Amino acid sequence: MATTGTNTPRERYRAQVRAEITKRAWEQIATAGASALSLNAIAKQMGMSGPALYRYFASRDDLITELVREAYRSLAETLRVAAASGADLAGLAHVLRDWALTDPQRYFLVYGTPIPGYHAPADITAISSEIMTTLLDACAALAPDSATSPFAAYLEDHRDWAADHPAAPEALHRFLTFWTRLHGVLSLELAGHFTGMHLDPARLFAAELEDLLAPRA
Amino acid sequence: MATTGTNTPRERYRAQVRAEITKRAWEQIATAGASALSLNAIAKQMGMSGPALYRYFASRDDLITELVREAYRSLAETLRVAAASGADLAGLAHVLRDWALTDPQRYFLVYGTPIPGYHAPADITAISSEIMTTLLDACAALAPDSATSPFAAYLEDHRDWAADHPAAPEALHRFLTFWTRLHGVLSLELAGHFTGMHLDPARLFAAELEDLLAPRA
DNA sequence: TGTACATCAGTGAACGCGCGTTCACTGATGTAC
DNA sequence: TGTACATCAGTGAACGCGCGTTCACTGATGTAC
Repeated sequence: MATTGTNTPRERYRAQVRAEITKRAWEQIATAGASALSLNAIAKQMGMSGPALYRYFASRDDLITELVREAYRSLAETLRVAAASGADLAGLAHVLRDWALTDPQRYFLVYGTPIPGYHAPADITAISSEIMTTLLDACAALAPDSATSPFAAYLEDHRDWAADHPAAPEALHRFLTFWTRLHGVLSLELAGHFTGMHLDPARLFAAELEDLLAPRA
Repeated sequence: MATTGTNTPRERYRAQVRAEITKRAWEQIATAGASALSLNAIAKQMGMSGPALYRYFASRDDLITELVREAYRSLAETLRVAAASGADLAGLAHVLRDWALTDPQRYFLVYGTPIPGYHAPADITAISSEIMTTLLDACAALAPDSATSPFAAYLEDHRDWAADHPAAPEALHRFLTFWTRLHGVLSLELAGHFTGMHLDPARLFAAELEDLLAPRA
């Protein structure tokens, strides 16, 4: 832990106001998207003048970065807690889906259309790889496949991103398909591409998950 | 064909200017994203005054709608042409990928984070279903699976979206997995989520495609 | 072929807006003796 | 416990900006007789 938790009244107050700012920011993002985020609008909502927010965030970009960080942290923590209480890969999949449905714009802030020119700071990529690790653990815990796919063999030679993880090549492969397939269903669902098709996205998600867990020849 | 092709000099000129406007708009979107689109900026680039553009588009939203339409039309046409010249499902997959890589922001305009509050007009959903039909055709042309999956059975009861298509339930299922899986890989690739992982997204795409085409038990 | 009129592309000024951000300031809260 | 000082949250005015959009207009292009 960093020097976060000092507890003078002033610091508690600061933390509280910061929290309210981000809360309002999330509301704004949920209704109008990330590009519509406005410091002045948030200040007005809180009954403060615009410049007051500069006591709490150095700039608009700073606020956005904090929101991105919160989103990553929230997902990482949610998955971590679920895994710690015994959820397997299928369990994590549903946790992921629930997390995404709770706040679609939050999901899109992490996995959606990138904001051109925006680069996440290093600590965020660290949280991102924590998420990956949790999922990789769950993949590695599954019964291993009998054969090694050609792509898994390729991954074995390009596992820099999982260099410090003991997962077998097949588990790496499974992690990638888990990630991309569920994201595929989820993002199209959240973007509304299934509306009007009269099919239940939850069932498609479930079908994909089942296929993912079925052992391969 | 509608009354598009009248050919008075004035109409040709109008079409030409409209085309240049959308061309500049695409450039702007490619570098700064859709939310940064500005009529005034486009006018300045063209050496015109801002209000001049209102001769060609009723509003900014009108321009965006036209861009969305162009994107859908481009993809629909690209797939249609490929299918007409004999591409099978695997071929269409690569056509799709190439189309996406050509202009990531164009892909995201169609399949990325939705613009909150924006609703596409009816003619766009028509083009969207033309895309689906092309892909569905290719799915139906594959050798049928031996068994019917539970999800395919479910789809058979909820095929409103493909009511006028003779595809077998398994083909519907295949179409959906084709769409969501390839979108999953593509959108994460285009959003840069594989950068730093030192793996070639093309191989992941190829592996997913191969799995998609392999017959099921 | 020439003239009278209608059409229409583009201009420049203007409106109102909300944005991010800076700055000098007031007033309340906390700290040190 | 009381006083002197430092810290810091929040204000209001101001800056400059670019946005979408309207309006009355000029001037060129096309049309009708």
